[in-house]
Amino acid sequence: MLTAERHRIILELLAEKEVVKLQELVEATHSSESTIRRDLTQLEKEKKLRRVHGGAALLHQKREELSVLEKSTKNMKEKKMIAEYAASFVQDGDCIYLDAGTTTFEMIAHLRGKDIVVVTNGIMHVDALLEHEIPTYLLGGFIKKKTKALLGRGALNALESYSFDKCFIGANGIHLDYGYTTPDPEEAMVKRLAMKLSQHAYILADHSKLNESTFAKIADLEEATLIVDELDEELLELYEAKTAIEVVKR
Amino acid sequence: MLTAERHRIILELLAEKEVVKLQELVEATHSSESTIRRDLTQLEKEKKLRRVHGGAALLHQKREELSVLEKSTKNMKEKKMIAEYAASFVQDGDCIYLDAGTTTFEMIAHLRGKDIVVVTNGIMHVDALLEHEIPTYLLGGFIKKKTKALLGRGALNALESYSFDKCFIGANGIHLDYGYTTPDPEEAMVKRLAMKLSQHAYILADHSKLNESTFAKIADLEEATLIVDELDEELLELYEAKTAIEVVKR
DNA sequence: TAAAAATCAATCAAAAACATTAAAAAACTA
DNA sequence: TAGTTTTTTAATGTTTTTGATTGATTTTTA
Repeated sequence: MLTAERHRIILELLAEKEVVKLQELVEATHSSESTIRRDLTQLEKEKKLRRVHGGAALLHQKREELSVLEKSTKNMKEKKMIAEYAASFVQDGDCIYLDAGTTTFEMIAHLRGKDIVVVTNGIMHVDALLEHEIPTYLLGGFIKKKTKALLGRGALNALESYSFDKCFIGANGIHLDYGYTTPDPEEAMVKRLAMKLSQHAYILADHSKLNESTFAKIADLEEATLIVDELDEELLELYEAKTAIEVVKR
Repeated sequence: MLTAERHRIILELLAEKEVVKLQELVEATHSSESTIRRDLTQLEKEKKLRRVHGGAALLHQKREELSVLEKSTKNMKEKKMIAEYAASFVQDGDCIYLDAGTTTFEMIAHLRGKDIVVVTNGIMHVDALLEHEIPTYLLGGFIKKKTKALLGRGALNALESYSFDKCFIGANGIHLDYGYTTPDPEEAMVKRLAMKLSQHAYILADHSKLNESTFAKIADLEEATLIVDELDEELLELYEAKTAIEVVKR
C-alpha cells in the first residue's frame, strides 16, 4: 500500500472518530505497527493530527484560540499607542462606529467619561464598553467564530439605520495602488458601509501593514485618515500626496 | 480505551451535567477507578475541571463569566430541568429563537450535535452556542447592561427579517387572567415579536412564576406551550383548560 | 458523637505502548 | 542487471499506562 493512501485512510478514520487507536490503523491498512507509528510521527509534524499514547487524535480549534491570542499580542505596544491616539479624536457628543478587532478594542479604555454613543460589530467590545459606562449599540448578524465579529446581511441591514460622526476601522493592508484591504470579503463589506455612513473615517493600522495588500478591498486611500504608529520620511511623502495621515510616534 | 478518548468523554459528560460522580465515569469508560482518578488529576492540572469529593465539577470560571446567572442560582436546579426538557423539543432542521435569560441559556448545553440554526438576543448565549458548534445569529440593538440582552428598535428590526420553527421564551409571570408577563416593556416587545414570527412558541418558567403577574404583557396563555417544572393537580386542570402545558417532573 | 461506608492518595507489578536499531524487502536508477 | 536508495518489518530494551491493594481521610449514617 502506498504511503499517501495510508495517510488518507488515517486522516479519514480520524475525522470520523475523533481519536483512533494504533491497532485499528494497523488493521485498517494491513501494515505493521512501526509503519503506522512512522506515519503518525510524520502527520503530526505536518500538523494534520496530534499523537496520543496509543494512537492519534484530531487537533481542533485550540489553534484558533491561540492564534487570536498570539495576534493580539503581536505589535501590541504599537496597537495600544495607535488606539490611544485615535481615541483623542473622539469628542463629546459624537456618535462613533467601532470596528471589531484588537486595535479598536484598545480604544475603549480611553473613551471613559466621554459623552458619546458607540455602535460596534464586535461582540468582544461590548463588555469593555459597558464596563466604561458607554451607551452601546451592537449590530446584528451572523457571528464569525474566530473574531466574534458580526457580519453578513444582518449586520449590513442594521448598519444602514445608523449614521456616524466618526468611524474607526482596522485594516490588514495599506497600499498606494490598492488602498485599504482586509482578508475577509464579508468584513470588508461591513467596514466599507460603516465608512460610507460616517462624516469622517479613520483607519487604524501599525506600520507592518504598510505597502501590503490582502484579498478584499475596503476603500481607497483618499476616503479615510490613516492613523499609523510610525512611517519613514520617504514613505510619508508618498502617502501624504494621496491621503491624510496621522503618525503617532514623532 | 485511549486516554484522549476518556478525557473527551469526561469533559463532555461534565459539560452536560455540571458535576459527575467518579463511578459514573468508571461505567461510562469501562476503566478502573484508579485510571479515572489519574485522569481527573491531570485534567485538573490542565484547568479543564475542578475535582470534588466523589467526582469532578465544571470550573467556577464559567459561572463567573455569567455574573447575572450567578445571582439567579435561585431555582437553578428547576431551571436546568426545564431547559433540558425544552431542548428535547428541538429537532434537526429547526431554526429556533432563543430568548435572553438564564433558563434558555441552560438549553444550549443540550443542543450540541443537533443540526439547527439559532437566533438569539442574548449576548451571553453567544459564547456557549459557538462553543457547542451551533451556527448562530445575533439580533442587533441597544444593550441592556444588567442582562446583556439586545432590545429596542434595532432588535425589533433585526427580528423582522427572520422566521422561526420554534421559539423559547422566558417569562416572569404566568397568570390565568393576565397571561405571560415580564417586568421590562422593552423585553416584552422583543419576546412578543419573536413569538409572532414562530410556528410554535414555548414559554419556560419554574413553578414560582405561576399565578404571578408583572408589569408588561408578552402574550395570552393560549399563544404558547408552557413548560414548567411542577404543577399540582388542581392548578393543572385550570391551566390545561386554557393552554398546552408540559410538566417536567411527573 | 462514634461507627460504618465511601472516597481518597500512594505504591507496585503486569501489560501495553514506545523509540531505536538493524535487517529485509521494495522501489528506483544507471 | 547490479547497485543504490527508500520503505517496511522485526527485535530490542525503555517508558508509560493500567488495575489492584494498601491504609489514610472524608462523608454519611445511626
